[in-house]
Amino acid sequence: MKEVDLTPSSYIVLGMVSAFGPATSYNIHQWAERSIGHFWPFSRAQLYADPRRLTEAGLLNEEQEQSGRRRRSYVVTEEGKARLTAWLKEPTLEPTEIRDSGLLKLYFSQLSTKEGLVQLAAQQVEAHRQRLGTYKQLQADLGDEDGAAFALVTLEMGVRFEQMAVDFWQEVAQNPPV
Amino acid sequence: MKEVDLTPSSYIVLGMVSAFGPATSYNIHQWAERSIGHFWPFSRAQLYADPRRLTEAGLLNEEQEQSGRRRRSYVVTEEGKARLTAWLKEPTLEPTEIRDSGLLKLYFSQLSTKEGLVQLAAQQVEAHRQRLGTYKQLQADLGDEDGAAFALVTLEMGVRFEQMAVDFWQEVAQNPPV
DNA sequence: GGGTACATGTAATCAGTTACATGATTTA
DNA sequence: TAAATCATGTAACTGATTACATGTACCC
Repeated sequence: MKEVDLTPSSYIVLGMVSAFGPATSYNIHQWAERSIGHFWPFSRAQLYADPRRLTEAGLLNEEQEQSGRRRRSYVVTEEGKARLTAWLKEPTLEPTEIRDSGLLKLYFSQLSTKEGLVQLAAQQVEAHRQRLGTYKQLQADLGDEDGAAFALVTLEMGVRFEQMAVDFWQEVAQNPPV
Repeated sequence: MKEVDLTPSSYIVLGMVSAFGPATSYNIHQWAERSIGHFWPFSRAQLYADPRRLTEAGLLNEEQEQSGRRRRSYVVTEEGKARLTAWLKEPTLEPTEIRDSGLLKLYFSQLSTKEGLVQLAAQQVEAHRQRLGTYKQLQADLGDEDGAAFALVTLEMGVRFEQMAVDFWQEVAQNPPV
């Protein structure tokens, strides 16, 4: 069995199945959407391709219903679990990416007008505020549940980021460069 | 001339050429690498594909040297400039993406050990600290140059993010969940 | 029993990366 | 003048998205 390279989405699939038990692609999609998908979204179709690849690589086992919807359910194999924990242990080399169209626009705002920039900043304030609200709601919802500790810390990073972004854009709006 | 959809990297190309004048793909790559590429990296090869597409769409004009390296240089057309300023003005709908393998690992750390998590957090502190240093150096370097105002604000966001990340991971290391 | 939302999957396409290949310039 | 580095480009691959297609369950 040769070691295939795993992409981030592969690890998400592997992780979700390992953490929450047997799952269909649809399940994984729903779980991801309400958690790390807020930071790192990817399409549902990807969650059909990845499990297939992982199954071929021997990291998941697939089981298809014989009747009804004939849906495919995945469970992690020993090797899959080993691969996942190895990843968790190994140092994280890839730097964080912050993909933000607003920031791109800010960088190129020398080609815009002062009013345009102020408007951009105001919109960004609003957008990040809204996101902050969503996250705080999520925090409140998760607070009840058992075993949500890790989801909550992860979410905390999101809250801090959004708070920082709100402050940042507010300052840009109030004090646009040049 | 039909309106092609533009990807973020297209706007970067369009923006760089508009802001800094005629450029080869290589030029664009270098500029991008030292600025927004810190947040949103993409491969050099992409910067060969994009200008070609933009040229076909009438947003750039290409000019190839007749001797020596026969390199292709691009300038923005009126239509390209119009397209760019339209983008700068329109509201930014896409939410910010924070792609961070460390965060993924944090989320799945229930599958790891407490020691593993503390180690992860410590490594992340170190990585973000280093990045923070890089950004501060860049700030100092840019401080001298004229017309760096917009690059500086953009960078400021990076500084704040890294500072936030350092604090966050430090707290995780000191007080890991469960 | 007809509509609406939920659930499941595939095919076609395209963006984006890696790897390869090579020419030009500088420097030891 | 050989080595190293800078510069330029393309081809092949694959990751990832959009669009399509359809089935099942619920609810009015």
